[in-house]
Amino acid sequence: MIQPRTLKGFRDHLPAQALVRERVLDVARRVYRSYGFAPIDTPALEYLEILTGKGSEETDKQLYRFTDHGGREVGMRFDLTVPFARFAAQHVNELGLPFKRYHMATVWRGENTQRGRYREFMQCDFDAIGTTSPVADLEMVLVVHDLLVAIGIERFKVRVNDRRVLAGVLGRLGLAERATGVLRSLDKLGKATAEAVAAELEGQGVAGPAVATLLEMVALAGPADEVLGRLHDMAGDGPGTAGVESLRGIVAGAAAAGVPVGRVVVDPGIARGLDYYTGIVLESFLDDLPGLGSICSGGRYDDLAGLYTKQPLPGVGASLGIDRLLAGLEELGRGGGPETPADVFLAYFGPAHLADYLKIAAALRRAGLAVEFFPEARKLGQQLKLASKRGFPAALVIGGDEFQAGTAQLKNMASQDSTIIAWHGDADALAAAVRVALGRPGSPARTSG
RNA sequence: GUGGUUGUAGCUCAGUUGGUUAGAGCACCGGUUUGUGGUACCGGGGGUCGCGGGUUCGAGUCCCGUCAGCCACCCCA
Repeated sequence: MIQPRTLKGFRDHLPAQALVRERVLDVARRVYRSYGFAPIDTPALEYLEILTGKGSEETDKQLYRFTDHGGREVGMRFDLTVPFARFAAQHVNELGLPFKRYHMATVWRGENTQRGRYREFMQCDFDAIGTTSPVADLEMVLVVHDLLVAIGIERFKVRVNDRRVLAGVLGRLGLAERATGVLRSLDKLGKATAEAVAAELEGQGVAGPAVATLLEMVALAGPADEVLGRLHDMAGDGPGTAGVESLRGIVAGAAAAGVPVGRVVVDPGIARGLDYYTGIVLESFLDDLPGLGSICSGGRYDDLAGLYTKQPLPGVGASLGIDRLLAGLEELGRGGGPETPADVFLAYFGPAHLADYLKIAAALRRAGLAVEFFPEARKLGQQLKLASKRGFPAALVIGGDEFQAGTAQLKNMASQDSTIIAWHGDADALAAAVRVALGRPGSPARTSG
């Protein structure tokens, strides 16, 4: 016997989790589309040269790579941004600019695992390229906000900052050359203590007063107006000011779009390790699980596809880490749920009325209800027990007695109540009555979005 | 990748200073006169103690390796 097992960092998804997962994906799809982002897809495998050298040296190490049957050097995508850059360079002429796309797909990274960190996971990216408009920046924030709200999360924060502000401050401190290292150290503040970060900065050769200024900057918190005012003072004139003004626009725009005050927070501590960001950067955290890390991050970049085309493609985008979010929801006790996607369990009493059951099931489906018709004529008690375990909201019991009387028994599995429906052989009438009983009157919902 | 920690039935765990056929609760299957579920009672299936070596008369219990989970570093979703 071969032992059934899965690779480190790779997982199976059982129905209860897979249903939550698909629900979140549906929500993300709906929200992205509601802003006009169009779906795209790209291959899981790319030529190795497409993937290497684009990310950091770190991603090169984590890359799953091999030689295919045709002797080609290939790699599995480790994010959706690099394939999108290739895609954009290859298809700009067909796409037209600006172009907004979303892409929800699996990516692979051969790094060490941890809760919420896997070797195979899914990202839900959305980007707008070919525009430097502040509106595009604002939309990113709005999408992230709408997305988390639509998923059903109330307690979260979208933290925004602007690389130009950081650059301005670093420039005044004479640290422009060492920006990457300094930002990386500052990025640790959430986890490490201020003392540790200060020590690390000094280790990099940053002077004491500069360290103090940096720590003061990243510790800024409170009303956006005050934070931005202080940042303005610290960043001085030039690009730093542009960054501050841009953030001011984000805060004002979010308010205008109806985002509750306090949901979008200006946080000078958000730096993002990735060094290709040039403008706004954003991360989002669950209030109840700050240690989980950012579940949706992104920012603005000057040029997406410089490695693949001469045409400059500035853009702004972000990515929802659905697997990390799901790990968080589960930890918050929101991972459980029904194990079936169906609305109605139709019990089976035997072949005598098989044709009738099939008609009834078909009518229910026409009415927009998902039905599981049990394929075995087991004892009714067993069937109901299974239906209950699976989390069906309702069960339809129609045996010899019911067919005789022209009725049906609709059981509410949660409350154990049952109602008798008279249908007299009219399956569509029965389906309509079931719809009403399940609290979904009217015509079947049209599937859109 | 580095360091630490854990690994006994589907799940949560017990398993005495290494010693006869490895236990419990929940879950699962069946039954309590054959059309009604989450409660009660009865019965049942299921574990080569992650895997592989080693020490020993004898290892779930000690040692090494390996695989996997978790935590920290790193990086990030």
